Amino acid sequence: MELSKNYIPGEVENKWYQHWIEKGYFHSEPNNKPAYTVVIPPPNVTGVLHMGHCLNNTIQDILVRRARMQGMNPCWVPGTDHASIATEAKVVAMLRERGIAKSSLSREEFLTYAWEWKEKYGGIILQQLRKMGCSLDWDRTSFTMDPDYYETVIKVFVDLYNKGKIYRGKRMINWDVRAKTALSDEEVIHKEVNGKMYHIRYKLEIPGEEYITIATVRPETIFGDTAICVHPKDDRYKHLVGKHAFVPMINRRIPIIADDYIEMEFGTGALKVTPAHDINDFNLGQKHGLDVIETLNEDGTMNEAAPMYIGKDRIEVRKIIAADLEASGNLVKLEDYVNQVGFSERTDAIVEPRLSLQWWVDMKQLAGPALEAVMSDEIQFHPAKFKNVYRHWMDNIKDWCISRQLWWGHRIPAWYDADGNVYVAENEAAVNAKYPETKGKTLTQDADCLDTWFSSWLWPIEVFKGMSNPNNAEINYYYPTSTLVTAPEIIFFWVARMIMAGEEYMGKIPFKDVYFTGIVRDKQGRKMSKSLGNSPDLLGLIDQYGADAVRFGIMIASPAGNDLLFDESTLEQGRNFNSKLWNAAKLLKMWEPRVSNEGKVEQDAAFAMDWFQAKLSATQLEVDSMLKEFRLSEALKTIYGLIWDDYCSWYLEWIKPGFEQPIHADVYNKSIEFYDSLLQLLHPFMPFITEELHHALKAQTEDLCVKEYEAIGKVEEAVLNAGALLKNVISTLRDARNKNQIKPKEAVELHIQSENKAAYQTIENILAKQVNAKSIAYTNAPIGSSIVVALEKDKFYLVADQAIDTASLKENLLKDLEHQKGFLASVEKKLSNEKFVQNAKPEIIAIEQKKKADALARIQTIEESLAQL
RNA sequence: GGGAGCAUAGCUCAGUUGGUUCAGAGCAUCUCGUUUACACCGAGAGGGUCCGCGGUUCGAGCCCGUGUGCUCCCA
Repeated sequence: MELSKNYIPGEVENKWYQHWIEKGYFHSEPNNKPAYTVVIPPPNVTGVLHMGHCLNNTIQDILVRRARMQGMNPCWVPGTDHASIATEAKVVAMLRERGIAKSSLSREEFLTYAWEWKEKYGGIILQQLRKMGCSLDWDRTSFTMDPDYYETVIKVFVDLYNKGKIYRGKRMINWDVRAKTALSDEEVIHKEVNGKMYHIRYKLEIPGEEYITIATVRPETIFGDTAICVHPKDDRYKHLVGKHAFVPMINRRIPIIADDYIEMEFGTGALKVTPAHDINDFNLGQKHGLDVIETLNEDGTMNEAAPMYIGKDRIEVRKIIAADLEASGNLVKLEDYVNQVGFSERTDAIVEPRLSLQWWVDMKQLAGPALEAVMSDEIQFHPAKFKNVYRHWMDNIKDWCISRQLWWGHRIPAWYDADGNVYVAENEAAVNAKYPETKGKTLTQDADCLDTWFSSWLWPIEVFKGMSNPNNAEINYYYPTSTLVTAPEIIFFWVARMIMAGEEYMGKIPFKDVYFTGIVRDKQGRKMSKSLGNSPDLLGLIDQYGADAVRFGIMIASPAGNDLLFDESTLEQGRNFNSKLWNAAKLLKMWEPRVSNEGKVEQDAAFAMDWFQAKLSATQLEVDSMLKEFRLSEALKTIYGLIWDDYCSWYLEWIKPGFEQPIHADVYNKSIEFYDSLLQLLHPFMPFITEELHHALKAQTEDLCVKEYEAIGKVEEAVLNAGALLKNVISTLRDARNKNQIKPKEAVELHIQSENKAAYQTIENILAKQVNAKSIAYTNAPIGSSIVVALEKDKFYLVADQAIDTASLKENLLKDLEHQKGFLASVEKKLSNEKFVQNAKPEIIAIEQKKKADALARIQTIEESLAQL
């Protein structure tokens, strides 16, 4: 097979992906091999591929492909999440464009549109993952609203309700005024916002004392005030506790209470208490038995509690109320103030704390085993620092608000009778069976849907139908899954809850390792976002550089556990690496016609092969241990260096035959074999080009994709060291040539003065080729008018045609000498320190003594060389 | 306000139990080079007060304290 001049990724990628699919390599069925199971973090059904997905899925594919080549039975399950709020918002927007208002539709009509939308636009992202080479088992594609999945979610709700772990209650929730739905705490994004601090005075019901002044950033909430609170030890206000004041503008009488929750230094030290609109105030109100007065409608406008502002938006009111307060003389002052404001993750609306009747999961009971699983390392987090974050959250866990005022999702299986009694069961018939008193009554189902995460927390179980068809062969084989790869942002949303669901319903953890990827940022460290426009078009990049180069670029820049600063230059590096791989293969193929069986393998080539074998084995071991520790980026760097430097720059040059000379068959075959091992090592990272070259090198019976790794050979340390010495000699001599401005083309005479002559004789040809020596001789005495190079105990003399720059030579030697003497001095100082000799471990002392001996020998060599100049 | 983490070359990062010549890698930079795989290349070089201060130790990039700066999470 002839190789084209350059590597063209596009064709190759399509060809091989197609081939792999046709062969069914990505499909898994339970068998007698060990399972390696990965479930994809299901992207939103509305999603399109972005850099975060690219990183995340590349990592998963690396792990999965490696497992496949290790002879395991990998199963990587794809799928999508119905993403209730995000999808409903898209559908509502689509309907609006068509001139249809959601409010004009029945639930069923709306859902018909939603499903249509899902079928048409949903899951684009799954197509895009194919472009990246992801080896997903497409036959297992799942969706969180598949019929069995839907049923399971409902079943879980009913089960938790029956166990008393789900309840309905009026509580303070985060209200999204735009989507008109409750949000969980995790769906609220806190941002710093420049606002004002309003100092407002309340008239006191005490003769002689006129006002008390409070400070607030939300003056529009004064209509919901039911108390003013001060610190019990605050001398300024002590005498007011138990008295009353009047809310400005409406003159409602409210008590002044004391609680040590108050920070005396903050604001004026007096806090207005609005239990209906602030969680802390709510708690304070509960404690002190205060009234709760709601002032907002569900769309964020003011209600009757604020008579002069009815129907106006609360943000609008905040602006105008200052003037009104000022007019009535109640505004004391205004100051600039930066505070944290909660925004809806989905609609970006300012979230309002609001009292509301919602469904909740009691998390305290579920958290126990889930915390234990991680703290005991039954589930390992990578990097482990996230254990702390996890523990902190689990220790302070709050109940989970799971109802959403949406239609797209799993409808809550609760029915109400005319009197408002609640009945929970899978369906109306089940309700009738379970609660005989409901027979004949008209029941209405709860209109709300469940939080998206209430379905995703079952993902590792239900993709194998572990709940809808318990104990089936697949769930027993694939569960618990092996590794979860996800973003740290959803450690609470998803990871923690999957662990809870796993413990609750399988009695087992859902996965053994969790690898948290970093966040993809741009070069300047900014998070990638649509609004900043700093998110590159991934498919465009794949077109431009090739999928392998993109995978390489994103992985090489992605240190374990850290954020990734995305820069296109690493993609270029990836593309260049493609070229390097391609060209090395071209070189090997060029030799193919010149392969000869005659004679024996020359000793130089034999040395090179022994050395590379040792280097390869050593690196394979290194990569193995790095991957076990999920240090993927380092593993890739190591492989990159092995291929580019050790194989291409050193090994191939060492065995390269002279111009139009034959190459011994043993050497050629071994080189091909080495190269194939390198391709195999690299394959999980760059699947396409490696598969292509694997087949281009020679006729293969097996695709690389499914070729199992062979056992790693023994590492011959001595050979490894001999290779390192050779590289060192070559580099040093090349440096000497460079420094003495010997033209690359000019061949020199090389004289070697060494006690270890035999070692150099074996590799004479390599040495001559690599330092461009026309002759190599051995000597016991210095060679006159030559460039002297000292390396460890050996000396090298280069004889060139041109005059030698003795001065610079001398300078270099003197510099080296000085360094060696300084080093010797420090070693001697250490060795003469009695405390060191007494306390240090014997092996450390032996090392120091060897250092001393080496330094002395080295100094002698340098001094001898200097004497000759 | 509470918690976690980070600070090593121009940039992005390794550096394991404190002890090999330990101060490293890749990229970037500079010099030289177009010898039939590759200029998307080759050969070589320069570049760091390991954030500041104090401590423990025979010995600290690594351990402890403290200061400064930055990031993230939670409220």
